[in-house]
Amino acid sequence: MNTKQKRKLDKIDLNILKTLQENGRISYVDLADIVGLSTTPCMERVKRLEKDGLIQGYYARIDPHAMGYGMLVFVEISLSYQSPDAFLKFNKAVASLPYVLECHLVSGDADFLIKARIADMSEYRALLGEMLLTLPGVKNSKSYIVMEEVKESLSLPINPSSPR
Amino acid sequence: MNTKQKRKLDKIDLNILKTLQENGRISYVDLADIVGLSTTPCMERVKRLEKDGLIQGYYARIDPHAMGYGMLVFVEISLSYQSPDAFLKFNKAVASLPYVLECHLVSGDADFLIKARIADMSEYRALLGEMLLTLPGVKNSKSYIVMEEVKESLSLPINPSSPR
DNA sequence: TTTAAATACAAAAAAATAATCTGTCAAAGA
DNA sequence: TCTTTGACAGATTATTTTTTTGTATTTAAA
Repeated sequence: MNTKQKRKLDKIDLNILKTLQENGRISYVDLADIVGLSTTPCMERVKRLEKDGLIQGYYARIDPHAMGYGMLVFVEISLSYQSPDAFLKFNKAVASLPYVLECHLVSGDADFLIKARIADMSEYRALLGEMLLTLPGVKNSKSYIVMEEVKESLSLPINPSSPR
Repeated sequence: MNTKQKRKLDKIDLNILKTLQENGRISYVDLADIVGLSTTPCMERVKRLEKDGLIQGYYARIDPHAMGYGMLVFVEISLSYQSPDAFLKFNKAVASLPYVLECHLVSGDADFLIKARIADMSEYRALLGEMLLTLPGVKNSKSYIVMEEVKESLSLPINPSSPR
């Protein structure tokens, strides 16, 4: 059981989260200014938010196209037999594929939804082939090839003035 | 036409991108140490990578569940008539919905794939209802409710020793 | 109620880092 | 060869981070 006493987040905490979510490299001085604290308590709050797992990390977003990943694709995978073992194996195998940015177990007839960035069609074929050949129990797959990325954000709506 | 001279990325640049992608708040001192430069040229490279758009921003990842977003859902939307106007309107409307983290125009019969984080079933119904009622030309939708997030990463595979 | 302990904060000081400046070296082109 | 350019390291200054100290407020115990 988790007996860790989790403090409730106040407006200042939410404001910190909201700000860092949109500018992960802001200085504590500026952050403190925004949330209306001096730097010391502001930094203490950030450290606590990190320790408590509310802040899970800081990341630079790199342009995928400039990195040679011109193709974004979502793949839906159905497993034919649904033993827990097959699921575990599938999970592990997928987690180790670097092209696979996301993998989710979704409702319905035990499907996975996968998001992958690859260079082009040939890499797409390799990815599909590898996965379909390597992973056991795959019944069929359906792909959604992205033609236009309308929106891609990581920012959750956080409203400091009305905590949920 | 874009006549901007884009320098080719060398191993050091790729190493910088790879490092910042995984630790967006690292200091220039430590970053310079990792990539084998002194701080000045290292910082100059980072600034250039930012200016050239290869680094698109820095973000803290906030725990969605702690923020009250316990539910992750993918929604597939089909538009019935495919006038450019309907597409534009749909794009704009979707982009302004804060719950919608991603929206992609995917191949097939002109579908959109949407990723949204919401609190619970009632918010899910509100989201679907709002979208289906508000947005014109929506034919039908299909939802994938995420039961388990196997993997969710933002990090592209970057290999400094073999540039693509 | 009073005291003690804990918490949150600000301000000051010390340590570390960011940003700027200067000069050197090497490569490319005239 | 000479000049220009670009990338770099080292030194310097400005700023930020981190630590320390002290105060006010709250909470719990005496």
